[in-house]
Amino acid sequence: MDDMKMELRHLRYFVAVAHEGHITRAAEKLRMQQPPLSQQIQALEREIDAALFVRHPRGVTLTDAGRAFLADAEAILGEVEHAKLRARRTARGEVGRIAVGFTTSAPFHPLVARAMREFRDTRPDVSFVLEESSSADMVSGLRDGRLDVAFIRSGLVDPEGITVHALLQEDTAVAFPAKHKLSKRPALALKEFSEETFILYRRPDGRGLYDVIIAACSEAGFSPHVGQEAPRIVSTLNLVAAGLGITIVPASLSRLPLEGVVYRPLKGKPALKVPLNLACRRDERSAATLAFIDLVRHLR
Amino acid sequence: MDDMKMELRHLRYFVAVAHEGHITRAAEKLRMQQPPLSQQIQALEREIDAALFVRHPRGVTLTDAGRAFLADAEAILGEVEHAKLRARRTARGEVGRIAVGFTTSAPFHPLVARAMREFRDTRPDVSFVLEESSSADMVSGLRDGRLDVAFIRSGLVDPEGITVHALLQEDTAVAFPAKHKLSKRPALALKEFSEETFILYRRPDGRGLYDVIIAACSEAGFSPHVGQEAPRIVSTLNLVAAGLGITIVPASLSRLPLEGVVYRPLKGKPALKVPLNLACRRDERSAATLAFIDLVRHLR
DNA sequence: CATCTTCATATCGTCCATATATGGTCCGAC
DNA sequence: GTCGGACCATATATGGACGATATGAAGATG
Repeated sequence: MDDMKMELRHLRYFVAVAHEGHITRAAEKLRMQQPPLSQQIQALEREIDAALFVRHPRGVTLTDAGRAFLADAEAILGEVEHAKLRARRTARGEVGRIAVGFTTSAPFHPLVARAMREFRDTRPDVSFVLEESSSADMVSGLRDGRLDVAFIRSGLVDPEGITVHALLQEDTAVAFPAKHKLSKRPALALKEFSEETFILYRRPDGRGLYDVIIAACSEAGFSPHVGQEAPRIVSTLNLVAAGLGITIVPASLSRLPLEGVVYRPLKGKPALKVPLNLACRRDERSAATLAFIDLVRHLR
Repeated sequence: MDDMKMELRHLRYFVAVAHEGHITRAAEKLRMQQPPLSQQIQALEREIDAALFVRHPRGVTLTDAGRAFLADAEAILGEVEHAKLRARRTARGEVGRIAVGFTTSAPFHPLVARAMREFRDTRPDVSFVLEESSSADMVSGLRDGRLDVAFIRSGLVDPEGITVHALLQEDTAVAFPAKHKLSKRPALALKEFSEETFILYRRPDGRGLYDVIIAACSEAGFSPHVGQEAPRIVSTLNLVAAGLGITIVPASLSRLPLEGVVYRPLKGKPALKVPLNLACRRDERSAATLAFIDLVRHLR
């Protein structure tokens, strides 16, 4: 096996001598004496097993091997500095990647877009990896490292090792077919829909808006007539567009224009609001991720 | 300015610890004790000014910065080995480049082509740089390093610092217009051309075949009638094709088919031969170049 | 030929990496 | 809870290597 005695010191010395063409002068620049420099160069040549310099009575010149090695040595020294800087910047959270998970409706909220935009502005070398999936999926994603943070709609019951930061309670809107009789009204209260058919969004894992809506309706004094359930929020809206019923979505989803669907703010009592939360690992270490979490919470 | 205390040792230690996930176990693999390894890792972290590992009660894991640095560190260690090997191979003449100069007529001689082919076969990583110019140009090219070796036709008077190796004396051929009255004869003697007009090749620097031909003619008992001089051998042949006279060229140039030109061997006394020589630096150091010179001389 | 320049060799000192010994902390077992 | 084991950090000692000083050798310069 190779002894691996070579050190960066040898490369630095070699480069200095190669540039000066003089061992003595290079020694001055290196703030050392000439004999040890000679010795280190010799040691390097022994390790490489090739002469790097031709010794002249006036200075030294590179051999072919020396010229080849000089190019490599300078590149290596540059890479070392580069690596040092990159590691430092990574530690400071200036470079890296953050894997962000979303529930379907999260990306439409301005807070989310604004957070990502502002973060990218201040730390352009941090890249985002985006993923959309269910809340349960995202929790396991956080645990096994597939995700670093996740925007979720479900409650604050912190799963083991996960912290859920409450960001805000968002107003909701009613989505109903454009030709619906109530479509002229600027805002509506929940109880006005006691006779309507509800299209509800329900994830396979059962979390999401479902429970919140049912609870609010019962508080409003009626039990909603559920016509259909769909596993994706966009599916529910398509069903609404088809005239099969109405649904309730986070207000920010009003920004999603859909042919034949009209959104109207939901007002009055009981207030039906849905949370937007940010989930992350309790023991998060990544400076970039921590900075992102911090930004989102302060933007709230 | 940076203190530059980092050494390859730190990188090797770091990589070992990163792979093992244990300082103690890595120390075993490195055939050293655990405390010094801990210290060196700490020193590295101080220099980078970032934590590379998270210390757990059971081993250590990489931080983001550590992961980034690991990739770089491994690349750097690889490059170091690569540089070492490349320098060594360059010293052995297995890689590199040789700048070869030619007089116009040299590339046509089989020795030249054969030498380059055989050399490339045994040392495929040595590349050739080719250049055609005058003898004087090539001598200066050798001196200032633009060329490493040169195939020349001129004599053996070694210019200062240059060694000229005699390779061979090549037979000559007469080139004359196809419709010339002597074109049916298989071989010809010099004295048969005493009444002909000679097109002679003369370089600006005055070297080349010129003197050799004049001398041979005078030995054959006549003074040639020189109709025209041209600076390039191909020009003389074009003038021959145009019927302006005859010329004498190295026999290997017979391989250069030219419309309207017929080559015939020049035989009899006085024997008119032209040399093919190889010029190189007397103090040549490059292993690749020395090997090429050696090959050419032994191929002779 | 004397001198200067420059690189190589010799010898010595000193600092730093390593070894040994010990302490601290976390975890799991009982 | 307490104990013991595993692992990393700290403290101190030591040895070897890097570097400094002194000298030698070889070629250039005048």
